[in-house]
Amino acid sequence: MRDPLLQYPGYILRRASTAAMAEFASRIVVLGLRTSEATILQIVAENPGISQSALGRMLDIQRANMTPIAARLEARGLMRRLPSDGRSLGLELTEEGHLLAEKARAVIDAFETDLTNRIPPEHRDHLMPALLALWPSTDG
Amino acid sequence: MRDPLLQYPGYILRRASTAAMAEFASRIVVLGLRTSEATILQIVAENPGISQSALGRMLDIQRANMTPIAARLEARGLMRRLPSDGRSLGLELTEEGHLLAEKARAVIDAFETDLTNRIPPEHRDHLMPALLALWPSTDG
DNA sequence: AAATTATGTTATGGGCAATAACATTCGACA
DNA sequence: TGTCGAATGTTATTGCCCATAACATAATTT
Repeated sequence: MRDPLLQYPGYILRRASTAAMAEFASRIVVLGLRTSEATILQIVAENPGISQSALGRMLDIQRANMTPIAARLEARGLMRRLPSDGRSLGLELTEEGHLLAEKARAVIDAFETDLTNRIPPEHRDHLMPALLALWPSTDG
Repeated sequence: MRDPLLQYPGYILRRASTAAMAEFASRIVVLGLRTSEATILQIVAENPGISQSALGRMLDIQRANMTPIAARLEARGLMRRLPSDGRSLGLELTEEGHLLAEKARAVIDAFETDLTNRIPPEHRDHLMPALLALWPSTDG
C-alpha cells in the first residue's frame, strides 16, 4: 500500500488543493454560493465597473464560462451588468451583493486562517512565495 | 484591477493547482491518458493485487467513481481485474500497462522536475511539508 | 444463524474548464 | 473615411472530476 507519487510536489499540490477546495465549498455553500461566485463577489467589490472580460482574465475564467456565472449573479440581484461601451459590460455589486460579499469574506477569512494554522510555523512564510512561483500568474 | 484574495494561501493554492493540473493534463494526454489514469497506473504498478476499494482510498476516489476508470483501463488492455474474494477485485497491470506506466512515469518525472525548478531555492524544501500539513491525508 | 460491514455497480447530477462558432462593436491604419 | 483585424459577449457542446443514492452480493462480526 505504497504511493510512489507522494514524493512529488505537483502531486501533493493537486491532492492538497482538491481537499482544501472541497472543504471551502462546503463552508461557502451555506451562503448559497459556489467557490467561483464567492471569488467573483470579492473581485467586483474591490473593482467596481470591471468588465466581464477583465474579470475573467484576472481569474483565468474564459469569457464563455463567465457569461452564465455573471448572468446568475445578476438574476439573483447580487450584481448589475451595465454596458460601458457597446460591447463591454461593466460589473458592480448591488446593495444585496455587497452584504453577501461581506459575509462571504468572513467565511473566506475564517477558512484561510484555519488553513494557515495547520502549517507548521517554520514552513508558513514559505508557502505563498513557493506557490506564486509555480503559478504562471496572468502574464504567463 | 486588484485581486484582494492574492494574500490568501488557500486561494493561491487553488489557482496554482489548477494551472499545474492543466499543464500536466496537456502533457500526459499525448499518451492517451488522463491525470487520474496516469496516477492509477503508477499506484497499481507499485502495488500489484491492490483492490479497487483500497486504491480508491489511497487516491480519495470513491468506489462509484473508480468503477468506470478501472473498467476503461481494463478495456484498453492496460490492467487486469482478478476476483480475489467473492467481492473484491485485485488489480494488476498487463505487459502493455507496464510499458505505458513507464512512459507515464517519465512524463511525470519531467513535469515534477520542471515544477520544482520554478520554486526559488530558498523555498523549495518547505513546499512539501507545508502542503502535507494542509492535506488531511488518508487518516482524516 | 443473524446482523453488520465491505465491495462493486449503475444511475444521476453538480462544478469547473475547454473549444468552436457566431454577432456585434471597437480600434488601428491605410 | 472606410476597411480590416481585434475584442467582447453569447450559445452550444464536450470532457474531467467529484458526490450521492440505491442496489446486489459477499465477507465479517456478534
